[in-house]
Amino acid sequence: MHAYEKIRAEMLHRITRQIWPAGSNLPHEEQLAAEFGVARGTIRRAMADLVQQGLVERRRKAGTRVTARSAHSSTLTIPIVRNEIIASGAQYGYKLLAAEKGGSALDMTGDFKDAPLLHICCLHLSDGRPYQFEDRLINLDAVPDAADHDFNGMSPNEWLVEKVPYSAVRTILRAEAADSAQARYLKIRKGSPVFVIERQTRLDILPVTLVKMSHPSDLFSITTQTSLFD
Amino acid sequence: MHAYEKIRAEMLHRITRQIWPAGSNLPHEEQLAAEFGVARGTIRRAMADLVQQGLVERRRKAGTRVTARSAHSSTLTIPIVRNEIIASGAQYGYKLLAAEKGGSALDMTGDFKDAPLLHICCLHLSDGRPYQFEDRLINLDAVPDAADHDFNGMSPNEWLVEKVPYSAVRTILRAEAADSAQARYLKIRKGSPVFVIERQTRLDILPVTLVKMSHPSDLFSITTQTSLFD
DNA sequence: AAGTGGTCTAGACCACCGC
DNA sequence: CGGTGGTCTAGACCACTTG
Repeated sequence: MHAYEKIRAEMLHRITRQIWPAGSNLPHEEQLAAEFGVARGTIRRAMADLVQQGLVERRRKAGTRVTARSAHSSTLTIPIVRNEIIASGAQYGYKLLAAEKGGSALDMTGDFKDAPLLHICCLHLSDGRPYQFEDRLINLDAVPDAADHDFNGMSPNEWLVEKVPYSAVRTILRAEAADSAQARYLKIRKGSPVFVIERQTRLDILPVTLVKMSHPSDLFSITTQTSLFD
Repeated sequence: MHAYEKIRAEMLHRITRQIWPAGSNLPHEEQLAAEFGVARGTIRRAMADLVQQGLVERRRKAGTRVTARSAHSSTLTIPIVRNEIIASGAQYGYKLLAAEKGGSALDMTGDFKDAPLLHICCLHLSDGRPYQFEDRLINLDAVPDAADHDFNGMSPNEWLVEKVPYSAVRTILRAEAADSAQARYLKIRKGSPVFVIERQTRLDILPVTLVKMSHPSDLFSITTQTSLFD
C-alpha cells in the first residue's frame, strides 16, 4: 500500500470517527506533511480523493474543512441495454418499430424544434419479454449518416454510441404510469408503473439525440454501491 | 486558465472529434509533455480528469487508450428531503407516524436480522402534500442514542446525517405500484406509480440504517447534468 | 526484459480570499 | 496584507504488464 493510501485511510478514520468532526478545520498541508513524514505533494494526493468524495471542502486561506453532510452522492452507471440483458444471463432481442423523418411529442424543451429530425421507436427484449421501449429523436444536422442507416439490424443506441461523440449529457430518472403506447409495447396494463430514463446529449451546443427509455417496473432497477476506499 | 486545463481541453477536443478515435492509443506522457512544452506532471494532471470521466483508460506498459463507450456514467446526488423541498420554494412539513422497537418486513437482505432495531415511519410534505413516505430501520448497536431520541421534532434522516458516520452506501432506485400503506400515506390510489429510493449505510461492516423512501411519481424525479469541462 | 504509467520529493511561485 | 491551497517543475525511482 502506498504512502498516500495509508494517509488517506488515516484521515478517513479521523473523519468517520469524528476525531475531526464535521465543520472543523484540518491542519495545514505542511503540518500534515510533517506529521506523516512525507512531502506536501503526497498529502495533496491523499486529500484529492477526500475532496472528490465530498468528505472535505478546501478553500484558499480558509483551509480544509470536514463537510457537514447534507446529501448522498453516488456515481450511477447506465449500461447499454444489450450488454445489461446479456450480463443478466438472458437472451437479448431487438425489434425496430418505426423510423421516420420528422418530430414527435418527445421534445418538451424545444431544443430540437428547428432541426431536421429522425424519429425512431424500437423495443429491446430479455428472453423474449419486453424490457425496454426506446423512443428517440436524432438531430440529422449532428448525425447526417443516420438518415440513410438501416436500424433493423442494430439498435440506434449502439450505433450512436459507437459513432457519435458528445460533450454533455442530461439524464432524468422518474416513475410514470404507462400510457397506451408503453403499455402496448411493453405488454403491461395501462397505468401500471414504468421506470423511465430520459437522456439528451449534446456536442458543444448542438443537440445530438434525445431518448426516452421505458422499462416495466418489475424488470428494472438501478443499484449503486459506494465504498469510501478499500 | 491554467496549463493543465488548456491541455485537457485540447485532449478532449481530439477525443470528441475523433482525431484520437475510440480504441486508439495516445502518445506517451513524455511525448505529450514535449509537445505541449510542460513537465510530465502537468500532463498527468490533465489526464487525471479524463480518466475520472471515463474517457480514457490507462495501463502500465499498454499505454493510454481512448475508451470505447459502452455505458453512460453520471454522478447522482440525492439531497436531504427537507432541503430539496425548501429549495423548490415550497413549505416543508414533517409528521412522525410510528417509532417502535423491533424489526419489519423491510430487511430483505437479512443484514439486520440479529441486531436490536428501531423501526420508524414518517412522512415529509411539500406545501402540505405528501412528498415522501420514509420507512426506516436503525441498528441500535450502531446508533444506541437513537433508542431514547424523540423523532417528533426532527426527522431521522436529518438526525442521522448529522450524528452518524458511515463508510459505505448501497442505493437502489426503482418504480413500484403503490401498496396500501404507500397509497394511504401518500394520498394516491393503490397501484399508481411511486418512485422508490432504498438506501443502506454501513460503518465498516456494521449495518447502520436501512431506509425506503417512496415518492408520488408526479412530484418526484432525479436530474443529473454532466458537462465534460467548460 | 523493457517500456509504460504511478508514486514521491523538494522546491518555487502563484492566486484566491478571509481577516 | 498574509496565509492557505493550487500549479508547476525536474528528477528519481518503483511496479505493473505486455510482448
